[in-house]
Amino acid sequence: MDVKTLCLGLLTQGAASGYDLKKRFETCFRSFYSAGYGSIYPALAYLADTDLVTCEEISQDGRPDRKVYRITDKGRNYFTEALSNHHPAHKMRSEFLAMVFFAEFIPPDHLSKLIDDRTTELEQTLAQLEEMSATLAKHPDAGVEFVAGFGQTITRAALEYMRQQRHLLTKETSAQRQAS
Amino acid sequence: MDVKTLCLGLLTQGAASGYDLKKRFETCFRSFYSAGYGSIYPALAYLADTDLVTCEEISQDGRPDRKVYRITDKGRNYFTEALSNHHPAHKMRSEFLAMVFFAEFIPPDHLSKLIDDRTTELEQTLAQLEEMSATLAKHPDAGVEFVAGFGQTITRAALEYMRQQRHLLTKETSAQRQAS
DNA sequence: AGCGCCATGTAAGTGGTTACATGATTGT
DNA sequence: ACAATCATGTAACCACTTACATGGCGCT
Repeated sequence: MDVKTLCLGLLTQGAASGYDLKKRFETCFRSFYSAGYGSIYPALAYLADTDLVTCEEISQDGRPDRKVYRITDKGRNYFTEALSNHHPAHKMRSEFLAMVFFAEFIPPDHLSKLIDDRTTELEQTLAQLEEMSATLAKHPDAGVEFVAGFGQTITRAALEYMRQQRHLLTKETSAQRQAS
Repeated sequence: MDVKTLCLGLLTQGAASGYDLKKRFETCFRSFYSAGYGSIYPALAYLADTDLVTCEEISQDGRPDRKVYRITDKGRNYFTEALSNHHPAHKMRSEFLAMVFFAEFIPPDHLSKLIDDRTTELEQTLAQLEEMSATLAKHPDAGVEFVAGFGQTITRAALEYMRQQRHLLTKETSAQRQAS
């Protein structure tokens, strides 16, 4: 499941520009997939080339032209076909966990910062997922609901674990505890 | 944090061959990182070239030669340096969640299979993590313990959510419920 | 004055996957 | 007999990332 296919999928939920799609990736897929412009724009160009989407150029005053992409019937068929045959992989590379695995090689203050930063990221992800769940009341969709709920469950579990178990990594001396 | 650096890190825990390292990846890193021979062997060749590891060839009867790699002082320094400066990224691409997001486009029986397969994978991961925690009693290490615990927490949360919320996706008819 | 948002793209580079190539040993 | 395990590697390919290129608008 490459960015091409996912763009096609997102376009089943309504027409969008490359810029819009990036935002949809960031909101809808934030907890499990990411894509940059460098993969989205070429993907859209390819999809338009193969008639899976159409492209409408809209000139705006004072802004660059907007290219709005719409999925075609061919595209919708292709997407359904792709989903029906594909066997998903779960590829994850958490450099955060990889580093923590080797915690004894990391200076304590740097390690603390890593944990704080990751915690903040998780909090932001959670906030975004909750927002997504809130808007679901208007546009109910079982798949989206499942995924949003899944993200929230996992993210909450991760946050709770980090808060409760961080002491395993940052064994403060009593002097440090008094200073803080 | 590429495979090169992670190989170097694993070698801080003891000498190993490429084959051994793959196994360590599969056990220690299973829940958050993966690497195949196609990246491990070239990584080791590079590390040996740059004197971050040494390589000892051991001929065995009836088996291919074994190449045992050991980290050097230079390697250890390099690794510590790398960890101290690196800011980790959390890159995850779950094709499973991406597909489920578009559940309405997937035939019900295929969808059920996806969920079952993912559940099995999670169960296997959990079993492996519990095994890892068990062996930790002998070789205590704060980082490893934190990561193993983290994996278990997340994996359990994921399994529980999948069991409780799968009905959102597979709305069985009463006929299907009676048949099963 | 400067930052962030809107908006699109390309080119070079990176890093990892997949398929191929080889082959004995051990267990079922 | 057949599968799994042990054991190493290469070459072609692929998908994505990063850096670059451009530029006006609106807010503070």
